[in-house]
Amino acid sequence: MRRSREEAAQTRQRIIEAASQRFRENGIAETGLNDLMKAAGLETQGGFYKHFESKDELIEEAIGSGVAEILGRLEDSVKGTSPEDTFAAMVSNYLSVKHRDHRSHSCPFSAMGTELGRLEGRNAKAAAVGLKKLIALVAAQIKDVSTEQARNRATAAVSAMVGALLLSRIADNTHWANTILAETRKLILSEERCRER
Amino acid sequence: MRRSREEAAQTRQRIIEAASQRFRENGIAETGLNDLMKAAGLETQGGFYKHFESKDELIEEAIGSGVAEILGRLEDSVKGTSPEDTFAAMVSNYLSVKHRDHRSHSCPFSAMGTELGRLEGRNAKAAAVGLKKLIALVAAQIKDVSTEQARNRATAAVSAMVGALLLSRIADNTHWANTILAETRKLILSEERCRER
DNA sequence: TGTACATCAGTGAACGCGCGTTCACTGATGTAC
DNA sequence: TGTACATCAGTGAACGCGCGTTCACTGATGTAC
Repeated sequence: MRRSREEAAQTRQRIIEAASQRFRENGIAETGLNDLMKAAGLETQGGFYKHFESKDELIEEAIGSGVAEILGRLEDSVKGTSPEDTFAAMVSNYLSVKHRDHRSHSCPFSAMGTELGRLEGRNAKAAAVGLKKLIALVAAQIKDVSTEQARNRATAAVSAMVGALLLSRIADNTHWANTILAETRKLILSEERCRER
Repeated sequence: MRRSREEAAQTRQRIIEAASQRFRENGIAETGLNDLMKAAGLETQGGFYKHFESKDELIEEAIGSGVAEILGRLEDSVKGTSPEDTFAAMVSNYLSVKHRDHRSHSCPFSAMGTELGRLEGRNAKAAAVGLKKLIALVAAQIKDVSTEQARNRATAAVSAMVGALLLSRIADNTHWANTILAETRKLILSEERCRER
């Protein structure tokens, strides 16, 4: 039963979104295509190859989708914030309990970063491009310094943010997990304040 | 052909070390028991269950082994350093190109942290206990502040260190990858200097 | 606008493969006397 | 110290299972006239 072009495009998008979420929730290697197709509303996994050449190609799309999602959320988080506060607002939004606890919609680097570091070819490229975009977005919030300085500080800030979210998910009690977020937030923001003097 | 108690204990240790390295290199899910047994010098995988109840039990041991390895290396890195410089020495050692490029012997949180955050039961506990030890070791290098302050600053420092190593492995050119390490080092160390004032 | 045919999204079953796990067996090690 | 027997580390083959991938088929959609 052939579907319309529009329906087919929607199916493809549903598969990518299901993959993007489940890869972050359970890991790339641990997520099977059968599960994904069911999550996308299809009966069987046979149709997968009408949309993608291989699981590898899906990984590329899923990384792009996950990065776009977190970039969009971070951009939204600073809307209505006065220009001098957007950096702090973005860092705080990233290092929030809500972000940590919703892994399937969280920053792909925090949710599957160690897997991303092992990818090769086009998938490695997709991860690197995504990381560049995340750093650029954070850099854009750092005012009154050169573009290069902003990029360098954003690089360190993103490292700390990704690490904190990752470790906060390993900590085995809520208080400790929240302390990791709070202390990393302090490190990033107090350093900015310090440099301002 | 039964082996002596001593030989059996050595075999068990070889399996743990092989697992500890390969889990960090290729991921836990991607590493098969057959590969591990071959790496430990055994012909077939059948003997595995003479040493471990399941792969799950091996994971617990491998985490402990990997954490012990990085703790030992970090301790060594500050030997012969004057007390006021051990924190900077330890951070610099962690954020080195050598550490990043030797994934199979690197900090388990940087090499398989996103998988560790998904573990349950005793394995989740092992990861959390390991993280606590790493933070405590770094905290011990921060002088002239209260124990609690040292722990809090070490918490943020370790977040940044783990995140930087992880992202440095995703960056797709050497210069950028090295910048991630250098800028994160700056963030951690300049903040300490800033607070000292 | 209507008809005839080609296309192809999704179904359902099957493929080979490697996974974690089990088990009968071997023969050197460990134990009891 | 020497002998008889129990133990068990490692072998090798097999188990069921789910993986990614393939393929013949169906029938609505898209295209050509």
